[in-house]
Amino acid sequence: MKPSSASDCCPAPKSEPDLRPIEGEEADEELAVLAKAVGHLARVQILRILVRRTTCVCGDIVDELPLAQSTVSQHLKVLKDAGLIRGEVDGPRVCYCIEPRALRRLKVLVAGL
Amino acid sequence: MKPSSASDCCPAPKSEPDLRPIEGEEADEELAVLAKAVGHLARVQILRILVRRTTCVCGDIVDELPLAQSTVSQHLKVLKDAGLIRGEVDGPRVCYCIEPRALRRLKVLVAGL
DNA sequence: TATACGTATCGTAGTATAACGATGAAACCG
DNA sequence: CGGTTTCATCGTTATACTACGATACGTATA
Repeated sequence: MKPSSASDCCPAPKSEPDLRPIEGEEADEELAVLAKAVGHLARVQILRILVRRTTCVCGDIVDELPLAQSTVSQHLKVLKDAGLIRGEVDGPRVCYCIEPRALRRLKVLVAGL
Repeated sequence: MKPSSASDCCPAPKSEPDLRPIEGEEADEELAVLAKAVGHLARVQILRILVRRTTCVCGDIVDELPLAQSTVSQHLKVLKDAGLIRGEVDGPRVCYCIEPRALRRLKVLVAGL
């Protein structure tokens, strides 16, 4: 097992202000996309796993869920397409981590309701 | 047009503390259900309409969306099933309003990510 | 180079969602 | 009573989602 350059892919939270509007058609669409991505138990659990560990998680996500590898991979893709997570290739494996900016955006949009 | 007893169905925010856990299997499931309900543009827009007006909205929701009446009715049902809104029958129409408790719950769960 | 490992992608089947028009049911108005 | 308004439900069609096994692909290790 390699040390893995996991620390590379998890960006520091970087609290640069988010200037995007919190209302309007575009914000609505954004919220819908983000919420839809979160709208599945498996994906909520994946997010929880990634949030809990500040470091990146390589693949062991599959072991924590009662789902086939291909299914988990699909859920990861959904989250990635929504921008909520990022996957960094690290040798033979892939390291996933939260995209803090998107998660913060989701929180802001929901809080704005 | 009747005065409508709209004020009856919109409960005061009532900030009684929410003792439900913010994590764990049950919370995850709850978040998934709520997020799924929000995960559609039309439903986000409906929520926005209901939040904006503190008073209940009787049916004019259909006029504000570019969707057929039956489609809007379905979306309302989804939101109602998720517990996010409530529909009070008021004579021939139905008054919809936010269920503050559920909305607050959603905010707490998302913020807890 | 061959083998093993970790993931992604493909193909598929079953189920759910979204949209609409048409129809129904309940409450009001004439 | 008969018609109108308001909303829900039904039936249908098209599309999307979820899950799985099988397979392909890239990277390390023997």
